[in-house]
Amino acid sequence: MSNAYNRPDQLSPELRKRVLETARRLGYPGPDPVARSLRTRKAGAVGLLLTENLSYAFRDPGAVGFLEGLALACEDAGQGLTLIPASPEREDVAAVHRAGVDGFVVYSVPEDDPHLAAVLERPVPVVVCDQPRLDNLDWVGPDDRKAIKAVADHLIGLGHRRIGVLCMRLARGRNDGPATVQRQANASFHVQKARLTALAEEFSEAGVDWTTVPVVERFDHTLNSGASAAAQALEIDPEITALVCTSDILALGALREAGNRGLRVPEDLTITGFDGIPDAERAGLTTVRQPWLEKGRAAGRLLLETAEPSRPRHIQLETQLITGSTSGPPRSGEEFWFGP
Amino acid sequence: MSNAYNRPDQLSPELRKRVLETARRLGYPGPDPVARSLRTRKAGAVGLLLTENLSYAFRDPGAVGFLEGLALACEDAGQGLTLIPASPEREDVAAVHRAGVDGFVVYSVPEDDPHLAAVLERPVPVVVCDQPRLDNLDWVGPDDRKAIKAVADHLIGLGHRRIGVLCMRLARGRNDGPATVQRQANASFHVQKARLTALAEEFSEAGVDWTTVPVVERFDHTLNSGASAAAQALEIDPEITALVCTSDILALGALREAGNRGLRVPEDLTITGFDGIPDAERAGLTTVRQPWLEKGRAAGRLLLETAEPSRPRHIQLETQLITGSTSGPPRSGEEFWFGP
DNA sequence: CTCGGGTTCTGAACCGTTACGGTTCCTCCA
DNA sequence: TGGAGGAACCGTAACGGTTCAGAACCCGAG
Repeated sequence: MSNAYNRPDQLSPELRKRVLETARRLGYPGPDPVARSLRTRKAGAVGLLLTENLSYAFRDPGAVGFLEGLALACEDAGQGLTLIPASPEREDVAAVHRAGVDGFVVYSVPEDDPHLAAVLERPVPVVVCDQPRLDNLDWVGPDDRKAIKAVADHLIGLGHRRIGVLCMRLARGRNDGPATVQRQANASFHVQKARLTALAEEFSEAGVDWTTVPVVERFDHTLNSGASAAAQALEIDPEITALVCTSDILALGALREAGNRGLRVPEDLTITGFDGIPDAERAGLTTVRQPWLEKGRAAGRLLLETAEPSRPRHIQLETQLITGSTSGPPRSGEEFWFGP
Repeated sequence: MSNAYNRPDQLSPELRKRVLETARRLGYPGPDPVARSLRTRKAGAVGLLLTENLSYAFRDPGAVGFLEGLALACEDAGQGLTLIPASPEREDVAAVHRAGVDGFVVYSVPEDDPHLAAVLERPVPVVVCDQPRLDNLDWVGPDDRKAIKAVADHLIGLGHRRIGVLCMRLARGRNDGPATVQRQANASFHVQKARLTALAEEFSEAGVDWTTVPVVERFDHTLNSGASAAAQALEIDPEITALVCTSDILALGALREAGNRGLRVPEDLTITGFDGIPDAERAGLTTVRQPWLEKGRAAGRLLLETAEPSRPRHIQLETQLITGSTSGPPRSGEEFWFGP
């Protein structure tokens, strides 16, 4: 029976024909994929875990690029790609247990997320991406610290010493407003934390007291969030000359807010982003470009390429500082000479 | 054993604890999802078939919106969403057979696609979307004909009688160039065909000889394609006063081309799109908005809501003509009075 | 005619779970 | 105290394939 479908060479053509014939007559719909998977121990699909509100994955152009790359890698290997339903609110870890997949890609999930823990319990390979490296797990990501330090150096070089920062959510709980140094240090979203601490290091080194820098956090990742966060930062310290944003979306929102306030960019206010999404390049934003598609593809390949080696592999992606038209020297020239 | 994990109420807490304890000691990783699926006859996931080059699904903002809606519906139901790896070149129908899913959503797949046939053979519910209705299958989609007729009426009302059309691929084979009436009629991509034939009907009724209308087809769905197609249409008939595009992407490309040629829009050339993607609204494009997210959500819900009723359900989505700043009366005012 | 070797075909075991029915044992009431 | 009624627990039979061992068969060589 099985042979008739899968091993045509193992039996005579005429028997095969006869088998298939009666199978059709009996209304047999072909081998059941689940039973096959059970026996062969292969599900033929990889799972993708992203605990963010699912909409995020589709609204953020970077995430969509990642998804595309991952999907392409899966397609190349003839594997399906299963989106695990893991809404942040519902703590429904069961979905992770129920997923019939041969491995997981975990993308930018907070470290303390129960879904992540559930994934790690499953006896299948896992690749984490845009997250801290975990023991014995393959890893893909950019060097966030280095990447944003390039932004910091760029701004410091231009003479900025009084800055504000706009960042995405730092932990699972909602906090729309200033983020204390404490909260920054305890952030459970690795990428945001890495960028903030690297910024803090670099600006501290340039003589800036980081505790005085307004860091405004937003839960939602939208243009509106960016705009309102920019407004809030400017309210906390109207003297800032540069607004460093940890994502392009926030930066584009800030750009809009600056326009509404009649602030010229970069003459009155420098704004930088992070990610290198198409809209950012169109807007001439100073930002860091990261290879989204490649990131997804690398994650997929890592998972699918017979991850035999017992020691984890790390793929670090190159990033590139894009100097656009939204960054320039600060308003009052004298600040340029404030540095050590 | 099973009860310890799934039916805590069926046994005493202390036995349950003991079972779980020894399970952990033996290194038991929890119930196997595939075996569970086999037994319960539920895979806990729905499959999505879109035969387009996968990248299309992630690069087209409309498709991304659809995907988001579908993913949301699945998440609400705690179901996974599996992207079936069905590249158009590789005729690897096996992927459809291997997919462990409880049903399929088929999105904008050409009627003669072997993957579609394979899906129909599987004994699971199927919802088709942006496709012709199939016997006994649930269906979701807009009224493409009515929607584009609104565009046609808008243009006819403005006085346009000499137009060009830009459309997406009509069949699986590549054809970058004019599409004959024959090819239009034989198109295997339902949506494109519906829009073209509806346009033909409407303009014919207004006295336009459709066989003289340049219809330029493009395989790739990009801004560049739109631009080059616009150029080609204008080359075939430099006298056209309006360019009707069957997608916003093509229209935005055409807009760019018009700009490059120094044509004012809409004074020298009217351009219309279709889909209502965010970029189009930003550009002020005259277009038809369709509820992408709702479309995906409806498809998902239809599939998941115990499709018991034996007769197929149809969900027709509302569309809306958005009159933007890219459509106006034709250049030479006299044409306005050519109508009956 | 018998034996060996190859091919084709058949049957049974196994994959890991859940559903189901049977058994035990405890409790409560007459 | 006997019996009814449950609750808790346990054993077993599918679910639908794949795989593999070995039976049956065929054919040519000794």
